[in-house]
Amino acid sequence: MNLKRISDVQRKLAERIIERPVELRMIKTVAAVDVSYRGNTARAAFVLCSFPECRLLEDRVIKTEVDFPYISTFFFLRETKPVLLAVRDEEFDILLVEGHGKAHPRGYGLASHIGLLLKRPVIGVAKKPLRDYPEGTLVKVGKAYVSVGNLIDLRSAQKVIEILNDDGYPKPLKIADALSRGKEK
DNA sequence: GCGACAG
DNA sequence: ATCTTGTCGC
Repeated sequence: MNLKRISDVQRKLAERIIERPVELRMIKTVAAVDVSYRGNTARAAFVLCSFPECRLLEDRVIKTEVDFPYISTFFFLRETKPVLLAVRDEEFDILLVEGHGKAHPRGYGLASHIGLLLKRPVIGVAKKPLRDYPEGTLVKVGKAYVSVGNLIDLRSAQKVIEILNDDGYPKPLKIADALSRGKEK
């Protein structure tokens, strides 16, 4: 696998990302996905919450084997598969993904990729900023670093994350995180 | 050998 | 992400 070549693909796909304002009053549900690992077995948790109250409406966990190692800025190669399986057939107005969107050296992180594949509004949320991301693509809300995944602009994304904020981090992702790494051997 | 950044 | 208990510091 040639990363140099994949970098070009990322820059190319980044051109297809659409940024547009989203009316908050039109948002009824927000979903979130997070993945944990045990060796090469990934456990991906999907949760659906009402908006803006953020009441848990649905949740589920799937397991699958991953084939790529973790390489910073190429994170999407490892986590796209588990995320897609967890979200399969689910419906939501906005999806929160653990990882960056446009706030990426080539403007195309995991959240961007998921958003492009699903053709749905996606917001990238990470615990740490990446190095050399385009200025103006990242905003911090509490402890969360927020960026555009697809089909939403940074302003709208920021508002959504602020509303879902629970002690520094968006509640849906907290639930998904706990669920993904919950008990079950 | 140098540098080291999402999860 | 995961390995892992108590301990040092604000």
